[in-house]
Amino acid sequence: MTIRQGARVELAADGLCCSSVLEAPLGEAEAEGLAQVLAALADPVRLRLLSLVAGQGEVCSCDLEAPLGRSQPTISHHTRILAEAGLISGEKRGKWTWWSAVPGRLAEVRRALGA
Amino acid sequence: MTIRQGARVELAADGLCCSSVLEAPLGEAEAEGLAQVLAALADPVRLRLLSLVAGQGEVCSCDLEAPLGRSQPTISHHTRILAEAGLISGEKRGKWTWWSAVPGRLAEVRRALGA
DNA sequence: TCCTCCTATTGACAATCATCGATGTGAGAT
DNA sequence: ATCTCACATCGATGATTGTCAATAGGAGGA
Repeated sequence: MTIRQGARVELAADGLCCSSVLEAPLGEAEAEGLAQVLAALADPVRLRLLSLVAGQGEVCSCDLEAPLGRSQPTISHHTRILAEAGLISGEKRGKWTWWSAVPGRLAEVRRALGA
Repeated sequence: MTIRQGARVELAADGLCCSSVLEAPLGEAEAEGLAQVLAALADPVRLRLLSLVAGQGEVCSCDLEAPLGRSQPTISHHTRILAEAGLISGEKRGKWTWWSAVPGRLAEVRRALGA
């Protein structure tokens, strides 16, 4: 994940487009895509990370180590996974990478989870 | 998971009660609980299993092997995980175990995932 | 230029997980 | 009692995952 200066990190986040879990039966491909996003959410550290980012608008990675109690490589690992799931996106400005929640992505997940 | 005859299988499903991911910051305990339920959902086979159960009202385990393309022990493994997450519940009648979606549980997850 | 700071990547390790074959269990049927 | 069927459990295995120390990359400042 090489981030150029000023470039938004918007990593391949598949649509989660049409059907939901309650519109049975869920297809294999749709299940695969939804499972991937849910796997990104299925970690307590990433849930709290997303919560922090969503609550503060913009957060740099260095401000996440202390509240989450994890090392810098681990934080980088988790931001990467959340970004790949389309849940957050990062912008590199100067030495810092600023992370923010992708608007509507969580709503997309909720919608895929049912009516 | 020993299921007695006629007894509903309702395995310890914590409340997911109050706060949501968007009400930052999410506490450690709440993140842990939510992550556990999301982990149960973060598998394509389990998503399709839940979809089948929700769509048909009541399904016995034997009717899941073919559409999901997994062995009987694997199906049993997945039903157990979904039941422990409070997403489905099983009732043993005769030789069969009938699974059905727990009403409102998925809505609880959606609510915990944001407004 | 060199130095410092922030972040991404690599490599390794322990833990967890999805899967299946083999076996155990318990209920109905003969 | 014995047989059969549906399901749970056990044991093993290959794959994935969360974590951190060490290292690399890249930007700003002196």
